[in-house]
Amino acid sequence: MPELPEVEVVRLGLAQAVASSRVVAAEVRDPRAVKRHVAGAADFEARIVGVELLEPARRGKFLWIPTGGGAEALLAHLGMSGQLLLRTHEAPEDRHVRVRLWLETAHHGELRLDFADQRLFGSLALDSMSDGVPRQAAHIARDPLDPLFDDEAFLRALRTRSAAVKKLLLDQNLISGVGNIYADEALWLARVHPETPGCEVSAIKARRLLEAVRSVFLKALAEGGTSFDRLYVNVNGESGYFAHSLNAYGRGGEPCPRCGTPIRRISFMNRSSHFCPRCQRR
DNA sequence: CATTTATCCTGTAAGC
DNA sequence: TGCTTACAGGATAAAT
Repeated sequence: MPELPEVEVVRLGLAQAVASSRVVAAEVRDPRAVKRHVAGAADFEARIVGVELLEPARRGKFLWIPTGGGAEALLAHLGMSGQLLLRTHEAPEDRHVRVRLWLETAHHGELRLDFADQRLFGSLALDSMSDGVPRQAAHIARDPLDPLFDDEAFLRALRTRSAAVKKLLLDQNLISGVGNIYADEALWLARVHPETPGCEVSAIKARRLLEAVRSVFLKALAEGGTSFDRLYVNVNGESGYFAHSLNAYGRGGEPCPRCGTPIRRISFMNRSSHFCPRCQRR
């Protein structure tokens, strides 16, 4: 499931080939894959053809490629299972390709940029830019790897809210890029129970938690992201290795790597939470 | 204003 | 073997 590290791996993979390329043709095979493009699939196809693509950018889990003059961008959210794949013209067909763009690149010849998405929670769109960010990502907070991320504002939000700390971690308006996997991992690392109310997390633990999010992100990034199956892959269709480094997520019943107590799996906010009942007291 | 709920999807795996 | 059901869960609109 693509969270910040996975989306960043995709962005890095696109950067080389896509910057200064031109879209020469477009095919939307399933209009649901452009549901973020409010004017519809036909409009997307018509307007994306001919545009020049610049350097890919990211905020949280939103990825975009500014176009031409920079007033607009090709926006992508990968949702649960979205993939952006760079393929040569002769390369075999990948499964679940919903949108295909043909690119004329500066240094890599002609390439296909395929948006594949099994579950269709992801979407592409052509969006207008506002203050350097596509409008659809304007409400998203900076992510903790962004040099301009405001630590104090995030810590203040934690301090003043009664909602569960995990819920706050997943709130993209407060801190972006964190999804279920990295939330569980960061909470485990910082020894914070996921259901602790934000205002009851001590100042020291709150700072430790923010550092844990950063450290988990950086480690995952170095390992090419997390994938359990073929749902998350880089632009070449390859899986990352971070799944081997997970301490809590998906390890219900297995011993905590720190203390040996079985990791507990509970249902929380309609998703699963994994934590060590001994290391992470409420 | 904050918080909760429903909706969108399909492949995989478990249960009968 | 074949059918049904539960599950994975990010973003967002609507409801409370």
